[in-house]
Amino acid sequence: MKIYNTLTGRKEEFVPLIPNKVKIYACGVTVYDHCHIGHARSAIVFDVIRRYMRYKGFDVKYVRNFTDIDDKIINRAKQEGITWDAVAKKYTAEYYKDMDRLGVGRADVEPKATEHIEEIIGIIKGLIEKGYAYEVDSSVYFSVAKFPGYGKLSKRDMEEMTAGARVEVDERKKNPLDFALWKKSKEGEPSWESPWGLGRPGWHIECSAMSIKHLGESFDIHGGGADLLFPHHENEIAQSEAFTGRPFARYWVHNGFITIDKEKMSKSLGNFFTIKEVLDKFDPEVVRFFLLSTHYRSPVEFSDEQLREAESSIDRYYSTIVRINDFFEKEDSGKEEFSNAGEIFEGLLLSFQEKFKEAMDDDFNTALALGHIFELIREANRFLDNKPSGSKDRELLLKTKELLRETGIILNIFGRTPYEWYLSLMKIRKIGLSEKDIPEKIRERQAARQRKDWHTADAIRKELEEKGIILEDKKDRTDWKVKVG
RNA sequence: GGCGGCGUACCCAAGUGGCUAAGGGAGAGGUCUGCAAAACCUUUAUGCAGCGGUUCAAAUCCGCUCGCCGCCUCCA
Repeated sequence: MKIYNTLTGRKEEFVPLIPNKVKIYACGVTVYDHCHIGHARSAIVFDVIRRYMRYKGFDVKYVRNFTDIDDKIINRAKQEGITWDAVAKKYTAEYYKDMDRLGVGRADVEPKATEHIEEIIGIIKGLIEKGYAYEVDSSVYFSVAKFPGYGKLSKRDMEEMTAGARVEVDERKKNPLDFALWKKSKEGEPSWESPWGLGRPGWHIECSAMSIKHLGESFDIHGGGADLLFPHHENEIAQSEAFTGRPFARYWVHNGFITIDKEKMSKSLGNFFTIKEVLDKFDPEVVRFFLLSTHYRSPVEFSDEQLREAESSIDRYYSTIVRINDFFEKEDSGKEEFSNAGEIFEGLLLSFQEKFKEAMDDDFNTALALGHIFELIREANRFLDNKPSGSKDRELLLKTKELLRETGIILNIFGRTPYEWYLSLMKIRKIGLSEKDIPEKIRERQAARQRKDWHTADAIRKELEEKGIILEDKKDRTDWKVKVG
């Protein structure tokens, strides 16, 4: 398995520190507001990485943190007129609501910064003792100049950074690039006791404390959005390696941004959509599929049009499942041998799983993996067109369904029945018909068709179509589905 | 200014040295159908921003040019 490592700038063969075990730390969110679709991307990417690692047989320990104390939370509390911890609690709950809907699983450990104050203080003390940090006026800073590898992740030269620094120069810092490990708290702000007086942790130190505590001093994969690369991850490396004297994370994995009109989606530009807004218009599976249909490191341009295309793709999957299910309703002809088409299809089926794994093994290429899935879907449809019948043919189609489900589980898509999919679409599309109205209309139309009253039959079809319901006439019955696209 | 990335059909998107450049969406034509829908078939890139170079061989490597974006400040 190959993973692109930001630290080395190339794809590398993945070798875990401990055979068969993978330890992953992904930077979570600061719980001060609703999550936008960019947060969803990061969460989904690492959810898939974790699922695939598990599928490969690794014993995975996945840690994803919550930053529950920070300036933004404090400001938000003032705005909303509630306490800072109430803000954290509220938006943690909202986060879970969003992630549950998107099919993002819980991490094995979900630590919070405020639950690791003791560990944080321990590391800061250690850094001061080792000469990597200094106290100024009850705050503690990390001395970047003392750490020789500073800049190795973001490929930055310290001198250049200092020269072009846009950072406000804090006179108390020895070097403008030094960053706060511990911040003295102002009157009325949340604070914790420390050897340097009342204060709270800086942003970067919590991730070092939590990852070291839950995964050890060295672990396999550390990830997050590409915007965390600098300074967050760079600082994490500096303080962690300075403290432990050992290499920190081995593989650094960063997901790309979501853009709108080619520009990065961000709070400050105001060009963002919250997960909730998007899920009002699209099924969660559509969002997930859409985000996985581009490689995780590439930017994704977000638009309703693209989501609609994703919806059509998923519908193609469910339509095929309906066809396969219809096939199983038919009687087994008892024929023992393959049909001609069966032999061809079997070959493709046998190679599918390998191709899927090959794609995922190559730096989690979900876009290519989805391509293989749709190739299988096309071949399955082609096979079905060739009127399969015998028990061997049945086995093939059963295997097809199994493989699609198995690969679907890894991406956490294609997990529902077609009926559930259509019901969900009905809700989202706000189609003003109940599941009972439709069969009623279908019965009416069937009666008309029987007396060859095509005019009435077509009128009913048209009436339903205008409401977004498509009727499909089959040999012995009429099925319905929701119009997509 | 420094560092990094991107530019593949009408749209989205894989592919980073070698079979006919995946897959999805959209359009056109066809098969099937009472009519449809779905599905399938055919079709839409002798070409991968442009120019030059390396090579038996390049979308893929190198150089230059053009265009777009990101990071360098909180940010997934």
